[in-house]
Amino acid sequence: MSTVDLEELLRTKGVRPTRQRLAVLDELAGERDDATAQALWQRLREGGDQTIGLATVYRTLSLLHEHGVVDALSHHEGERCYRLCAASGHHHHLLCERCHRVVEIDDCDLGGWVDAIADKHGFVANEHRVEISGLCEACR
Amino acid sequence: MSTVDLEELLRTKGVRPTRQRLAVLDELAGERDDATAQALWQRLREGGDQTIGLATVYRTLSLLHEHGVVDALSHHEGERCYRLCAASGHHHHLLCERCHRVVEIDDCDLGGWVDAIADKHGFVANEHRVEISGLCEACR
DNA sequence: ATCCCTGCAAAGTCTTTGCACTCCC
DNA sequence: GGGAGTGCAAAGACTTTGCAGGGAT
Repeated sequence: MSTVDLEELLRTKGVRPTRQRLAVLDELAGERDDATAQALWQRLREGGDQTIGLATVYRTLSLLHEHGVVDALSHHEGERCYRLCAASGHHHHLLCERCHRVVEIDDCDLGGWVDAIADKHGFVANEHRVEISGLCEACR
Repeated sequence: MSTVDLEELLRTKGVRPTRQRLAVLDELAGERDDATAQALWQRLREGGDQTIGLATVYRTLSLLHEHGVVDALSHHEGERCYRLCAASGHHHHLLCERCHRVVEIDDCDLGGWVDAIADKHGFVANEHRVEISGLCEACR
């Protein structure tokens, strides 16, 4: 995704595309997997000549997540991971336990199953999260 | 579950049943839903006449989780929740978004679906986690 | 006597907040 | 000009660690 596209992305979501926000988003777009605020900040500091505050990275990620621009995962207990997902709608993730690669699952046809299970326990399902972990092609 | 049973439970798992560990487990057994280390500690402090350290509660929960005695959930970002589940094997959870009630789903017949999805992406699935949130009977 | 366990306090991590300054609409 | 955004440092929340005292075997 080009920087221009990223800027457009933010505009459409109603987020003002500042230099810092674009930098964070750009860095996230370059990530194959998910990244933490700390990691992104460090990379931005090292890589670019720009001075960006850690707090800004946190604020930005939180904001982007709020506006549905990035996904938040929570495997590593105790620290939040973010990811710029290709799929914008409902989807799940496959995690490689060895190389920590993350692959998206776009085709979720679990709706029926989820509703049935929920109903069986007297619940009305609103959303569901599925995470499958194992070994990816390269690691198995 | 009686205290005697809890003691037996720890023994079978190879965990020495100390006074503090039993207290934590007992408190957890009395919880309808999941609880954090902080919450359990506070309740133990208030309720019992015993002096128990916060660090001990953390250490105990971590140990119990390691030995498969309790489950760890991770809804509330940034803080770990534990739960003494009735089902000892593979199972999932239904969460009420309003009253935060947690109900166990014992019958997980997703194995085939999971394997198929994983295979489709070149993965070998090892485990999977499913969490369904919505409204429970009382709240909907 | 030895090894495991515990309480307390200190230290560590990750994250948020307060505040003055800066940068666009 | 004025509100939104930012950097820095301080504060906060949760968890882990170090260490000396206690208990159980």
